[in-house]
Amino acid sequence: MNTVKSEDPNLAEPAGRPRVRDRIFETACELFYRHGIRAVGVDAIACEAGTNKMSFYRSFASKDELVAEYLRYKDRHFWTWWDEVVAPHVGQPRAQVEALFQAHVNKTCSKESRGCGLANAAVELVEDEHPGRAVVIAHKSEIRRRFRALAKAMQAREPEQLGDALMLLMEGGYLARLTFAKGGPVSSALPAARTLMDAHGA
Amino acid sequence: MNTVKSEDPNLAEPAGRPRVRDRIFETACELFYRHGIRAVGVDAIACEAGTNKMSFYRSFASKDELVAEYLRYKDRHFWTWWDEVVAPHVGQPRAQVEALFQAHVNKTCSKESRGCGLANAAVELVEDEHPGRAVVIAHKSEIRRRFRALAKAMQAREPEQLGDALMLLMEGGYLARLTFAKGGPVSSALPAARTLMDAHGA
DNA sequence: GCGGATTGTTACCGATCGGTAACAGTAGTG
DNA sequence: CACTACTGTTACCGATCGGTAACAATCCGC
Repeated sequence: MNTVKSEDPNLAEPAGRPRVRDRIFETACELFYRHGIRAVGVDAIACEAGTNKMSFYRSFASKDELVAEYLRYKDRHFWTWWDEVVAPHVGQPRAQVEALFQAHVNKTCSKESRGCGLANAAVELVEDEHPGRAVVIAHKSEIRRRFRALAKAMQAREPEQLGDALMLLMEGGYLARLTFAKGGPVSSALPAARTLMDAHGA
Repeated sequence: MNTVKSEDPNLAEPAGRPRVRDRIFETACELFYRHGIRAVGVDAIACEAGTNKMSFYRSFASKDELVAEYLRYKDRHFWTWWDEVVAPHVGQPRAQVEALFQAHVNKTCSKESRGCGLANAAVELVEDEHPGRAVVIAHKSEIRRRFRALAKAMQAREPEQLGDALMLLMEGGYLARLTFAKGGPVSSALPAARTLMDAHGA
């Protein structure tokens, strides 16, 4: 994130990186993911970050803005992960999908996992005007777009349907992780993805 | 305030039931589903039900207990729906699954849908000791059990994998509904389920 | 009519929510 | 050194949270 130069379009402190802000943000990301957005107050964030609420509001305009920034961070983090998983199989879309699902299962089955932070935010942030909702919608739309593009790249029959089905499998895994601690249905995501791709002639 | 005499004609419940409790519960169910559990306070529930907080606490021990009862209601409602969808195809497990996914897509694509109330609760209720968590876990476990049983009944190869995959598809649809208003990937759930069952020789 | 049970009403409790004002201390830089 | 930016501290705001006490008004069966 911003360590040297601030790319903030509207006015903000152009230079002089306060370490406090980063500590607060880091703490907030962890607490939001672990306990949920609504369950974590700004006081708890500031306290856990070793500072206080006043310093919080010197770095962030509001809690909603912090939430939006948390979601943007999660979004960037996700695509970094995606690109890294996909990188070893350039030009082999089917292998890319298999690697994605393998990595997805591994990630989702880890003990600290609480599914997808952006999907969880979709449940918690109901108000349409919340600045985080747009981030979530854009994120999930991009997932859909990429899965469909992969399906098309592997020359599957009815690539849109295959792409959507792959997305449903992945999202279902995130949701299932919240109720099944280990050995949940997530483990079947990879073979199911393979089966679907086979059936679509990819 | 509300009318002195209840013009509610349908009142076939066991006689002597306090009408206030039912009104509160009904209101709570709608608000919890529409806006989320944490987003709705007991004051808002009581007010929307045309009564006040004191009457609320005369009918319910706590908000957490009401939430648990809301989830138990959702659970019962879900299995009623499931059994009704499945009923016309007794002895034909594959037709049952297809009917389930067809009905699932219809239900999930409706304008008022906000996915699965129990799955949403899994996101919101993080504390292990919350009385609602057990309801959610039992519900999702039963879904898994039934899908696996259906897969086995249709003599599919690797029925556990097929059952889990079907569950992932359905759960993914619930989650996707929260970000995709209409025309989302949910529409591909039925063909994907068919493809999977075909591939498993069912 | 009466009595008991169910309601409505008001006020209150301590805690926490998101958010702010005012001021004192510290850090770094010229 | 002084000047400035950043941070810590304390107290406070109005609102809302889940939950309760006390009392008045109503309902209903007898």
